[in-house]
Amino acid sequence: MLKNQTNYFQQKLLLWHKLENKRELPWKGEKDVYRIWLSEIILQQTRAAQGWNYYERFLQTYPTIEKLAKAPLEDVYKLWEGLGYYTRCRNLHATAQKIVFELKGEFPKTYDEILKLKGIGPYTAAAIASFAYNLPHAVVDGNVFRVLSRFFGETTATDSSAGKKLFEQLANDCIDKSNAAVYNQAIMDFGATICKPDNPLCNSCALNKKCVALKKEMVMHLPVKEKQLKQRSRWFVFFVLEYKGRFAVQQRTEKDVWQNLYQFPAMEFHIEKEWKTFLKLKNILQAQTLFTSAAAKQTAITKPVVQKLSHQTIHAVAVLVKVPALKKQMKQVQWKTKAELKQLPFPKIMHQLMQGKVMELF
DNA sequence: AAGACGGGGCA
DNA sequence: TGCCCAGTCTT
Repeated sequence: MLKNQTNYFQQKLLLWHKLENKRELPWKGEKDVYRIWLSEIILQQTRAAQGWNYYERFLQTYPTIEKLAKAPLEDVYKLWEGLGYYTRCRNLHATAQKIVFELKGEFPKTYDEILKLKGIGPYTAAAIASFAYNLPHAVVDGNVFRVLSRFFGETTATDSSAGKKLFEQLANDCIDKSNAAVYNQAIMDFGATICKPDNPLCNSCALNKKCVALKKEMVMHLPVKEKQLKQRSRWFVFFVLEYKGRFAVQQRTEKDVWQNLYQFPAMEFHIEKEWKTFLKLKNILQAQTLFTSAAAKQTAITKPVVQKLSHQTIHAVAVLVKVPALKKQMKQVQWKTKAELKQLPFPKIMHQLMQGKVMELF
C-alpha cells in the first residue's frame, strides 16, 4: 500500500527532475566535498538567493579548505558578516582546522564520521554523504518536511521528536538508494519551486494525481508545527565614542545574540518607556559623563532603528560623541581607527545605525 | 523537549 | 505582521 505510494513518489519526482527542473545554482552537481560542505553550512536556514554571494566570496577568498583553516578566525567572521547565525561561522572554521590539522586534510567519508563534525547535523551529514559520495542517506530539511507531509498527508508535527523520526524514516523509504545525490537534489528543488510554502503549483504539479493533501484539501495546512517561537523586545543605546581619531568598540562575548561580533559600548533597556526616557537630551548628556571628563565637543543621535530577528525585535539608537578627554580607561574596550573598524565584523543593526540619519544635538 | 540563534523575502 | 528558509547546539 504505502510501498506503492513511495514508489510512485520516487519515480514521479525523478522524472520531474529530469524533464522539468530548471533550477540553476552554483553548487549544483558539485563533487568537491569542500565546496559541498561550505555551501551546505551557508545554506542552513538561509535562502539560496541570500547565500549565493557569500558562497562565491568564500571560494574566492578561501579556494581550499587549507586556506580556510589557516585564516584568522576574525577574517572569516568578517566574510560571514551579515549572514546571521554566527555560530555557523565559528564551527566552519573549527571544522576546517580539524580536517586540515588532525585528519591530514581528508574529509571524512562516512555518514557517521561526517555527523561528528562541528556544525554538521543530520541534514548536512546526509547532504554531504549523498552529494559527495552518493551514499544512500536521505536529506530531511524544511523542503522535505513540506513535500512529504503534503504528498503522504502526514499530520504529525515536524518539530516534534516523533515527527523527526517519522519523516526521516519516510524520506529514507522514498530515496533512490542507487541514485541518492540526484534524488536528494530533486526533492529539495521540487519543494523550493513547486511544493512551495505559499502558492504551491498544485495544478501543474507532476505528482498531483496521488497527492493526499491535495485530495483532502489540506495543502495549506501542512506541514503541521506545534511549537511557536517566542518574541521578545529589547531596547539599546550604543555610544559611538570618538577620541583622537579612534572609536571605542567591544566584542560581544556573552551567550547572546551576535556572539563574538563587535559593537559600540551599549546600554540595554528591557522596558520601552525607560529607553525613551533615557533618550531625552539631558539624560544623554549626563550619561556621557561616564566616559568623558569634559563637556563633549559634539554630540549627535541617530534616528531609532528597528530590526526584526526571528526571536527578538531590537530597537536601537546610536549616540555619537566626540570625547575631548577620557575619564578613565574603560574595561573591555578597544580603540580602533576607521580603517581598523572596517576589518571587524558587526551586527547588521550597527551598520543600519551608522547609515541612518543623524540629528545633531549641538 | 524546549529555546536560542540572524537576516531577508513574501503575502 | 507572521511565517519560512538546503538546521544545529545547548540546557
